[in-house]
Amino acid sequence: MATNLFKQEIAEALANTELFTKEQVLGLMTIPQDPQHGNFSVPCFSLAKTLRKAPKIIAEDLSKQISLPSSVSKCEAINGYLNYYIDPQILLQKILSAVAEQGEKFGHLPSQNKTVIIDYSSPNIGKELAFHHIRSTMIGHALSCIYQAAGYKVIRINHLGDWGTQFGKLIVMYLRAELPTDVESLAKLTVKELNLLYTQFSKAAQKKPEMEDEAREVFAKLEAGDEFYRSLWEAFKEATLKELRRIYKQLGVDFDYYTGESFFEDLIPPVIDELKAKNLLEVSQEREVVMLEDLDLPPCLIRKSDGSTLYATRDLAAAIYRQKEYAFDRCLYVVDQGQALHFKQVFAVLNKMGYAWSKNMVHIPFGLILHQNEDGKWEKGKTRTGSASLLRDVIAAAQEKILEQIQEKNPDLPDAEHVAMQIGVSALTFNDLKNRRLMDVKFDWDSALSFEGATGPYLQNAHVRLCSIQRRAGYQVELSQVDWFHLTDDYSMELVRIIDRKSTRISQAVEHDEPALLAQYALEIAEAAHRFVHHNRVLGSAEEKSRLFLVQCTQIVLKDVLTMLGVYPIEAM
RNA sequence: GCUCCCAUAGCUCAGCUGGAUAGAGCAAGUGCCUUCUAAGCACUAGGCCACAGGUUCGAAUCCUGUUGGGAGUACCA
Repeated sequence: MATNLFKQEIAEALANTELFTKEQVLGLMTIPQDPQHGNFSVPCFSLAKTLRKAPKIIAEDLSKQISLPSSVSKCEAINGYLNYYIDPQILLQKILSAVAEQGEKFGHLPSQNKTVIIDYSSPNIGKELAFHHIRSTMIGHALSCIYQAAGYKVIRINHLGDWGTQFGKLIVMYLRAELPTDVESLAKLTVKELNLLYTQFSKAAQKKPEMEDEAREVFAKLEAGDEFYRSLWEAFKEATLKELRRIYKQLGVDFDYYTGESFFEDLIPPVIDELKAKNLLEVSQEREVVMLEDLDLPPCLIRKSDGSTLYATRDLAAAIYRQKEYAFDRCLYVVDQGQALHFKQVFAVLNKMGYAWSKNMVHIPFGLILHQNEDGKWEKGKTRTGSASLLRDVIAAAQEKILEQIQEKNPDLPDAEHVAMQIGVSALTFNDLKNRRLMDVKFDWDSALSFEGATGPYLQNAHVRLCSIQRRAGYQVELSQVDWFHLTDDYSMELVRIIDRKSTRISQAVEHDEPALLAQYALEIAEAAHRFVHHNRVLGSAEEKSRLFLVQCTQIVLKDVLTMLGVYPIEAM
């Protein structure tokens, strides 16, 4: 980050006045939002009291006294601020030569020697991915890329919901429907059919509540090792994974491990023993629980009255396993905010067990996907009642709509279907990431499939235009061929100022575990790039080489940022 | 009841660790394609930053309270 060098120089020069220490200046210094106010700015208000003078006067006096580092072309006092203007050519040279040297790694942070586990997506086996699953999946994916760029070792885990009472329900309904249970039929199962069984179960259980008990019994047997139930469970799992892998491939998402809840089955008894040994386990209302009254939390349920385990039990086992296996420095759970209490309880139990590392476990909550009902009110969609849209349907619809637009705008585009998928998926992904994750996402088909303005396609189009210019140029510009003076116009300078913020934005995104900060940054780059390309003719101009160089640099930066966000950096559309 | 989240233009949202005239997109109105992708650019219009206090030289931003909306709250995940 070139910015730091300039900051240091300015701070040192200001510290010579002995009114500030270098550290104070660095703390006060900001980057003005309006370029008119220079590259760096030091507010002098804090000196008003000690010097008993108006900030405006102080700034004016200072601007006359101080010596300027060679990189600063001028320093002006305006409204109590000391505004520093960096020599444009030095600024350009420092920033763009760094991009040219470091390529896509420009703005990445040095290795932190830390391991972070990110647990995301984590859908339930036997159910289709609903549209809302895109949230955990893409927020988690973006975070894992961002952490990587910030110098962390990242372990991506898909903690599949492949265990629990739900399988009791599925099996009960499967057998009630008298579906075939031979090996070949089981191998042909699809998620679609399984999903249907869920819906049927919910409906049937409303009339016959005893089915719920039946499901619990079946799961208890499955957990106890019943072979027949086990074979059904395995078939259900395989059928679901097949479809999951297909969708993850479209989304461009990958995991290091698919360790579902069932993986921890054998690790649960030792955890329960450990809880007993540490005198944390109590029996209350026939259930085994860990009381958390001292923390003003409801008890954490460890084992149901029929002896089977719960979500929390498996999360405890998983956490302990992960710490042992990966010695993580941080473990993120990208799960909707509705489960905040659950994670508070799990982390609290781990803490009571004496695991100091429980403080490194973080729940990364996010808002819901809301659907509009007939009265125009936004409410939570439910897979069970079928009011939620399926992710694959939304992707397909987006792809289809984009394909229409391609046929209209660029009928000769090769591989149009694939590109349409990449644009459609990116549009959905970006729509999900562009706002702060805790905000609820109001989903309706019209706005989800509208691709104007601040959308995925807008970003991709900026990248495409930068690629197109390079393609037509047919050559690469080297650093030595650039005349910095040719890039001192407002559009170029604005673009470079934005490029320089990459590392700051990455660290901010990590600090807040907030992909939206990077998403907004992507918009800033794309906006400035569109403006630059529109106003500054590259090929055939007197400034061709220098401008082409800026195009190259911008494209590299934009590509990396888009990739981190899960937006496909396509080269033609 | 208790806990957490949200409140900024007609709609959907940005606004970094407090700083200079509060910004986008959509919707409305108007220009710009014989020149690198118009999925774009330029412009007009649109605001009591929910309300009330407090901290501060300075608050959309921090603190407290109020109101409105959402989520969660022991044998689902």
